[in-house]
Amino acid sequence: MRQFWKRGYRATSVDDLVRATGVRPGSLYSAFPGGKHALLMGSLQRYSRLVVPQKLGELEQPGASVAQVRAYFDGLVRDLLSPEGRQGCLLVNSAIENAAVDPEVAAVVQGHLARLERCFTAALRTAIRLGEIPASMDPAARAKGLVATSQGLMVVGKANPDEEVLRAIVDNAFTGLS
Amino acid sequence: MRQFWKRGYRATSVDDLVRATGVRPGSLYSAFPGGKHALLMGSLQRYSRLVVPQKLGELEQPGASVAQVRAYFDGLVRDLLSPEGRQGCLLVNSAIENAAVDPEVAAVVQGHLARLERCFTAALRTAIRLGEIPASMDPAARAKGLVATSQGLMVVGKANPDEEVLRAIVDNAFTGLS
DNA sequence: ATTGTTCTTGAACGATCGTTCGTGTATTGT
DNA sequence: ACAATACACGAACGATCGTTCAAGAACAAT
Repeated sequence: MRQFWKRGYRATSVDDLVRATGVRPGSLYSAFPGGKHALLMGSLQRYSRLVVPQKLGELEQPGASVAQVRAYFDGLVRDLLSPEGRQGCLLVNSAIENAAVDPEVAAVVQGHLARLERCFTAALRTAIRLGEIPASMDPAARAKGLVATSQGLMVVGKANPDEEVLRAIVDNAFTGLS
Repeated sequence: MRQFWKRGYRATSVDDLVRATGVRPGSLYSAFPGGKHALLMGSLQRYSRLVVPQKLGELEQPGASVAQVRAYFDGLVRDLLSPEGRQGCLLVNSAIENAAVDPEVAAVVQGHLARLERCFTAALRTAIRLGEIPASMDPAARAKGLVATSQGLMVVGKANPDEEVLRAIVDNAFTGLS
């Protein structure tokens, strides 16, 4: 997973995976009958179940509101600014590299985006219920916008990991939510 | 350029380029002394000078205002929904695939994002001057947000080219700019 | 027409790609 | 202790990777 995350699918060779895991080719192929592609799918699954929940944090819990959304975005920026942060998000990377030519990957990525949108929508709804933001706001629409912004943040961060720029993007995304 | 655009850098072999251009390996390498990598850089340059201006359209002209920004985003959505649109934007694809490990690519992508931001900022400024939007808005900040949204749109479009979703993202990005 | 120059060609290189499989080594059950 | 089973190993496969280069064709100038 870490290899695919860092280098991408085509750029990581099976030999890289052997070196990273310490598992020899024969064993790798008996454990993942689909070969390299199956290893990618397994990595995406593992990423979704281990890394994503950690990044989402409290945002995925029932009581989450605007503060938790903000915390998620702040974490995103912090990650992108760290040295190893340039690897970005495995799911976003896979979306760009493979989704257009690999329906299996596209499905997983779609699921991830849907999960993000659900979190945002729920948080905005409770924010309205708590009176933190005006009830005139459309949570579903705004959530889609936040999803796009989070993905865009990743692209911008890859090419230009500048704190000021990333913070400005996040701040802008939160205008009207306070 | 079209090959790199459609398949990405690592996924296109030199043989693919030979087949696509009709130019034999020997001639390719004498025309591009840097080999495959030089061909990518040349493609990025060609993309910036030919494809990008066409996509930006009137947005890059002096008098551009909110309407031209909107037209750009609408064009983006239209492209993403077309069958060949799933290839997305060569510069975004390269940002995700190569920018983190290839400084030359990162520089070109950075230049592109800066160009986008400049267009948006200028358009928002003239919109304020024309009274189309309130003078209280910060054009620079909002422009950065629009850049992120445009990049995010590309990622979402790759995995889930759904018209309703994409339109919602654009509409959301334009709240407050009428 | 002939020479000198430029450009094109396609075969071939070593390296690495993803994958397989026969062999050897633990592990398990009795 | 021994047989049966499952697992791990790494050498090796054909294919393809990016790249080079000697040889030939096309062109230009005299």
